[in-house]
Amino acid sequence: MTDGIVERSRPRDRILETARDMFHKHGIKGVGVDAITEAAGTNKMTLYRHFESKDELIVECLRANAAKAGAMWDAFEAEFPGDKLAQLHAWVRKAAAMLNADGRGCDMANAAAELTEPDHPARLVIKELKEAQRERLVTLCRDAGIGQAELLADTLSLLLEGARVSVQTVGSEGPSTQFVRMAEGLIVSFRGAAAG
Amino acid sequence: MTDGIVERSRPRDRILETARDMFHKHGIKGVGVDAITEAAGTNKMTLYRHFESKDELIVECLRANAAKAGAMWDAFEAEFPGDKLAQLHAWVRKAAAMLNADGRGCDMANAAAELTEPDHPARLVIKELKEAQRERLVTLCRDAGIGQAELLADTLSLLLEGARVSVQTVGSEGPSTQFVRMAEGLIVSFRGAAAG
DNA sequence: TCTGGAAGTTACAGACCGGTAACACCCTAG
DNA sequence: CTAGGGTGTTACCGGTCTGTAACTTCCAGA
Repeated sequence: MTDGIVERSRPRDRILETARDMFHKHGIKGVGVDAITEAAGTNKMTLYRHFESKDELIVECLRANAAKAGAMWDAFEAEFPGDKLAQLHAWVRKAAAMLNADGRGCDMANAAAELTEPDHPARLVIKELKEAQRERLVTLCRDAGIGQAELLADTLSLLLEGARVSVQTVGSEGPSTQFVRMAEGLIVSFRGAAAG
Repeated sequence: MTDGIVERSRPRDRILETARDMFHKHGIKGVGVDAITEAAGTNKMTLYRHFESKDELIVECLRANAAKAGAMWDAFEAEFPGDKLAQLHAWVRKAAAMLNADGRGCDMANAAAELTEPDHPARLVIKELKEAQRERLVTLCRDAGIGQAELLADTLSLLLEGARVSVQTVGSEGPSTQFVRMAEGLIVSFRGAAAG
């Protein structure tokens, strides 16, 4: 009922969008292809004409998620053109806002928790996409004039990733409440040591 | 094959231990009760004589995990009696060691990612156990003479939780390599501000 | 030795899963 | 108008899942 993204568009797009939403809410193994196609207002045969398997659909959903995240980064650049430090702070604020938005963590991390087969196709793209995001955050930190850019970027990554799972386990009143405070504090602290 | 904890002990214990191991390795929805009982050298009927459902078995496994974690804390106290700061550093070292031990993250976090039904019995105990662990870490920080004990404890929690999911997504060569460095640095930094 | 309960065995129910086959439909491009 | 490709429909396959019933076997304690 709550899953009903059935706007009229091409079936493939509806399936992809619906699957993204349902995987996010109910987990990957918690959603069957029948449920997806029904919520997408189509049927199983059409799904299998566009995706060769559920695994491929999963991969496409992860890629679509990453594309959306990438668009967010572009929005920061558009909002604060050239001001990398402002973009970094915007990233922190956005991350914090998404933390409290819904109690589900990062789709890639959740997928990695569910899909334990070491050679599952999704594991490859998760690693690939996470590494790309890491690279992007490192670059942003470096361009913001921070000396130990990798260290700050990785620390911010860990904090955010941790905050996401914390929200998922104990809710938004737990340790995740400290995310913004710590992230901002770290940025300031690393800025101070920038000359080094 | 790799799952074969069939030492001769009472069936209930074997089932619990085997289930813990298999849930950890393959995820909860990735393991059926048949597979558990077979690996435990028993059968499904015996499982259902000791646990009223798979969900209850899951809950018991989570509690057993928490008990093992609690024993680890006791070991710190035994190793460094009264020296809370040494215990805190031991906690960091132990956490780091476990990070690289296996590529699977925290069982509770993984369970929370898999079991999305908001009223699933496991979600209650996950929250309860995580909150207990948080309390314990806060107490340890406070007893170690750290002023902003809650802030440090929560930050360390987020870092560890994040490191665990990072290992699960990009492997042990990713941002998680910075965990010890950041954790130790934070402890030193908070110690310095202890007088405040 | 006898007995009672725990454990093992086999079979099954009912539901759901991913994936496929065969066929009818509809809408648009020519 | 017509041809053809994308789509919808129905039914099905083989497998797996949680959970149960009915029965046998085993073993420890009295």
